[in-house]
Amino acid sequence: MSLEIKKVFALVDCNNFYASCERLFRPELNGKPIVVLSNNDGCIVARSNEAKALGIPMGEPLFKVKNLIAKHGIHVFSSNYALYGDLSHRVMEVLRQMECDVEVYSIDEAFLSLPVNKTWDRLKYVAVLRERVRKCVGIPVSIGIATTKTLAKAANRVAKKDAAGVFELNGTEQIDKTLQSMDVGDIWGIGRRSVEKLNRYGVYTALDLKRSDETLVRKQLAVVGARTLMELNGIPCISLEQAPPSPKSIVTSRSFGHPVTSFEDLREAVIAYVSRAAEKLRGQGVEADTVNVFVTTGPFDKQAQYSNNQTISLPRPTASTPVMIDAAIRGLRLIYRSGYRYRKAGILITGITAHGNRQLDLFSIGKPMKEDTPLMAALDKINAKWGRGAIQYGISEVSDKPRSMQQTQKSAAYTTSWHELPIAKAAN
DNA sequence: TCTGGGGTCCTAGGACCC
DNA sequence: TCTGGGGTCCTAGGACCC
Repeated sequence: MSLEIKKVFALVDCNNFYASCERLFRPELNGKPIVVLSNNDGCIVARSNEAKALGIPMGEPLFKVKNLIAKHGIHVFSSNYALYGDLSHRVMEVLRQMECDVEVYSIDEAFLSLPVNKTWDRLKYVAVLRERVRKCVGIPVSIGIATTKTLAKAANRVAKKDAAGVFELNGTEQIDKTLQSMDVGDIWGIGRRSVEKLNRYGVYTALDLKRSDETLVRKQLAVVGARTLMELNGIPCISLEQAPPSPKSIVTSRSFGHPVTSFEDLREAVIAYVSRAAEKLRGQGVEADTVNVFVTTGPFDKQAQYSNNQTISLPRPTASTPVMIDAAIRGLRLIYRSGYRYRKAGILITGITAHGNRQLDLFSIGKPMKEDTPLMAALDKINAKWGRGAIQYGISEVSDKPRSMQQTQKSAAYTTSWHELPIAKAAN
């Protein structure tokens, strides 16, 4: 009996996404090497093909490749997440208009579920889709098709190298040929540690892994690895998730542009992070009852190292900014030690539940809940209209404060700010 | 001088309970 | 001195992803 397959997966992946976003408004940079930096202009997080060809590694600290950048005149951009988020949204909208099931997997990737139908040309369909994204949004994408998500990822790698930008992995022979040409570490879900372990057992290529003994894989890589093994063999273990569940945790943290030593500066940073996280909670319509605050010195600093964190449980779930700020500051007081040069601080919010699903506590029964929901709603509305940080809690963020971010190469908010809209001129 | 940020899942081990 | 067996919950840490 053969397993009848009714659906296949397609993975749509934006090519060099952040770099493509920057180029969209600077078309003269097409064909030129460009890179995009992380927050604080710290690391390289995206590269155009030309920059990759010049040997700029992913995740490399900027200062290590300064010479290479100067030598080849590589264009450098600070990250502009508002722009990338907006363009991502536009790409996903085009996909949704194509009447197939869509799972938005990350800012630049989406899985689709396509029906298997002999009278229907899947490759042609995704080629049309690809062209539509290019025409409507201007972002180039590659699309890989296969019977499992893991194989669709592999198919996408091939699509990326092909001018057509679309590729389907179909049939044992073709699958094996493709997997043989891939390092095992190129497989989705196989990271550096797993590669080390697998190499010890003579597993080097993706095909080696596909043909590995399940007992061995399960022992070395546990259930996650066993799942990957099955997916490589065409047995789907990871399904399409159309409705993303509400987040289980929300982290807001930043490295400081310069070391921070005083409690006041740390407090100011933590207030800003909590405010942002609480806003996210409200945006998702959820509440949380646990706030963890953490601080750390820089791992690359020569000075004494210190890092610590403190969890504060709230009496009941909330999304109120002042309640959460109060908790975070209490936590910060417990872990702050003077005499250290802090490089990073952040907060982690957990215990997230849907608004209205809250467990009543013994002391609030029968008493009206004192809430500042209307205040928070007003706050969010004003900040949405006038820009993030238009109204804040006791913060004075000015550019010469130590924690302000370094962003020296930032492009304009072309699509999300009225003030920075690009001007189009029509010649007649 | 300069080394990102935000997530998920899994596992092991400790505390605690009956 | 001898100290079971089964279970839950929580946390920290590892590994991975984009």
